[in-house]
Amino acid sequence: MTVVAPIPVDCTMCAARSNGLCKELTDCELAKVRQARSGDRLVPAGSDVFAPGSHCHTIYNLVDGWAFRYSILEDGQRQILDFVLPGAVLGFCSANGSGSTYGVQALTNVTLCAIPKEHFLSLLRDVPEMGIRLTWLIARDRNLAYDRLSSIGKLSAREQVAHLILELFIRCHAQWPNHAINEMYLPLTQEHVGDAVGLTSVHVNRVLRELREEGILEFHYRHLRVLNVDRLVDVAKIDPQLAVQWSSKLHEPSTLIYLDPAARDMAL
Amino acid sequence: MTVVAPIPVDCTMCAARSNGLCKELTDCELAKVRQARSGDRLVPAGSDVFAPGSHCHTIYNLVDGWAFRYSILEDGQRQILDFVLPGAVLGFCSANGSGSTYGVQALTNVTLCAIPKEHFLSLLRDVPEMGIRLTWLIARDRNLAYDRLSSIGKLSAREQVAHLILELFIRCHAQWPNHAINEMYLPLTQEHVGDAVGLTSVHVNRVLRELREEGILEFHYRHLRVLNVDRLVDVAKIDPQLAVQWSSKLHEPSTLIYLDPAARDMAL
DNA sequence: CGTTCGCTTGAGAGAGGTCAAGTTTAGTGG
DNA sequence: CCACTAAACTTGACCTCTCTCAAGCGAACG
Repeated sequence: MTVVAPIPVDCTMCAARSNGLCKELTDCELAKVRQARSGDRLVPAGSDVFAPGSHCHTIYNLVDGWAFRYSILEDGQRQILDFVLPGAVLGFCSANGSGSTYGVQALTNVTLCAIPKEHFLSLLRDVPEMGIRLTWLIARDRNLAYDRLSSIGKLSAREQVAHLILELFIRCHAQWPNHAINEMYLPLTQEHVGDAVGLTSVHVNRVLRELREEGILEFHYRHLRVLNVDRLVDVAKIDPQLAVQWSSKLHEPSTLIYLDPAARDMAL
Repeated sequence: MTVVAPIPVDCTMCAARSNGLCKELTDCELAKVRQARSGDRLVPAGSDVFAPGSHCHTIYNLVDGWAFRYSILEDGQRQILDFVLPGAVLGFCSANGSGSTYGVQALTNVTLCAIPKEHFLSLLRDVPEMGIRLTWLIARDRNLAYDRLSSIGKLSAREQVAHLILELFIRCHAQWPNHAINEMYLPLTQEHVGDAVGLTSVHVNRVLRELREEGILEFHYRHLRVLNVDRLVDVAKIDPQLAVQWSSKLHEPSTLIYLDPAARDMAL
C-alpha cells in the first residue's frame, strides 16, 4: 500500500525541478533540498496518499503520476476538489490540531518525494526563493478552485463537462508538450468526472454521448480523443479574451485555444 | 469612486497586524512595511477595488470593511468566489500578461492599505516571515474555496444557504469576538447569497423563508439573527468531527459549534 | 411623497437525479 | 488462448428540485 522506496528519482531530473517547488533553484540550494528529503513513497493507483482528516507530517512533491484532492461529506459523498499533475505540492494544509479537511488519492501509480514538515519549514527560511515559489503554486491551486467554482455555480452539465475535459486537455499539453495532439490517456472514470463537477456519473455519461454524437470528443475507458477543439472551447464557455494562440502545437495553425491560469503558469 | 486617502490607519493598530500579513512582525519589520506603503485607498460600498481582467499593480491589505471576490462569465452572470474580512490580502494574482481573472468589490465602505507590487516583492525577500504568513493566508483562501466547492457540488439549496450563513456567522465571531452573539450585521443581499452558492435569489428567498418558519434563523435587510445554532449546524451538514466547543462565547454553555479551517486559523 | 432597490410569492417548465436493467471492457486464472 | 469476473459504461422511464417569468409589496432615501 504505502511503499517506502529508495530515493525514486534524482533531484536534478525531477519534475519538481522543471515545474514545481524546486524550479530554478541553484545547485547549492538543490543540495539542501536533497538533504531534507526522507521517506519517499510509491503509492499504487486507487490508494490514498493521505486520507481526509489525517495529520500530515510530511510535504510531498508529486514527481510522477496523476492524483486528486477530495473531501468526503457527512453522508459519504465524495467531492473531487482538483486533479494534480507532477510538480504539485501536497500536504501543505492548515496544520493545527484537527488534521487535513481533504485527502489525496492516486489515480495512477504515483511517485512522491517526501520532506518532513520540520525540515520543510527550516528549508523555507533557508531558501527564500522556494517560499515564493510555494506561494505561487498555492495561489495557482486557488485560482483553479475559483475557476471550478464559477463552473459548478453557473454552467449547465454539458458546459461543465466540456470545461473540465478542456482544462485537463490543456494542462496535459502544457505539461507534456511532446505528446500526441488530439489523443491522450486521461486516467479518470466517468464517476471521477461527476464527482469533480457535481453531477451523477449517469448524467455525465449522457452528456459525453451528446458530445460524441456532435463530433466534438470521444472519451471511452480513459482514452480521450478531441475531435473539434474549437467547438469544445465554445461549449466550455471559455472567455474568448483568455483564448490564446496555440498554433505551434496543433494541426490547424489558426486554432485558438484557451490557456487557463494554471496552464499559463505551467507554460512559463 | 477611488479615493486616495492620507494614510488611513497607523500600522501599529491595523487589522492586518492582528490578523493579516503583518501578524507578529517585529517593530523593526513593521517599519519596513510602513515605508513600502503608498496610495492607500477608501472604496465606497458597491464599487470595485479592482475589476476582473484588470492589471493589478498593487497589493492591498483590507483594513476595514467587507468585500468579495467575484468573476463574470461570458454571458454576464456573476459568481461570487468568497467574502473577505479585514486582514485579507487582495491583488496577489497570477501577474503575467492577461490580468486578474477575478475582481474584488466592496460590500461596505472599505479601507485599504496599499503596497506597490515592486515594493512588495522586495519586502517579501527582506522579511521572510511575511512570505510564510502570505503563503498561509493564500492556503486559507484555498481551503475556503475547497469548502465551498464541496458545498456547491453536493448539497441541496437549503443546506448550501445554511452552510454559507453559518460560515459567515462563525468568521464574524472569530473576527470580532466581543460583538453580540446571535445578532449581527451581515451586509449581503439575497442576490449576493445566490451568486455565492449558485442559486437564484428567488430560490434563496424561498429557502430563507423555510429556515425562518422553522425557527432556525431570520435574515432580513442585512440583519441576521440566529435563533437555533445547533439546528443550523445540523442543516448545514457540517462534519461533527469539526465541531468545536465554543461555549465561552455563547449563552448555552454546551453548544457545539463548527469552527471551519478559516475561522480556526483566524482564531489562532 | 415618490422612486428605487430589495424582498416575497405563485404557476409552469426543464434540467438533472434516481432506480433499475443491460452491455462492454480489461484483467485473471485455468 | 479462452472462460470468467468485476469494474465501468450505457440506456430508459419517471420524478423532483430549482429555474423562469411575472406580479406585487415593503423599506429606505432623496
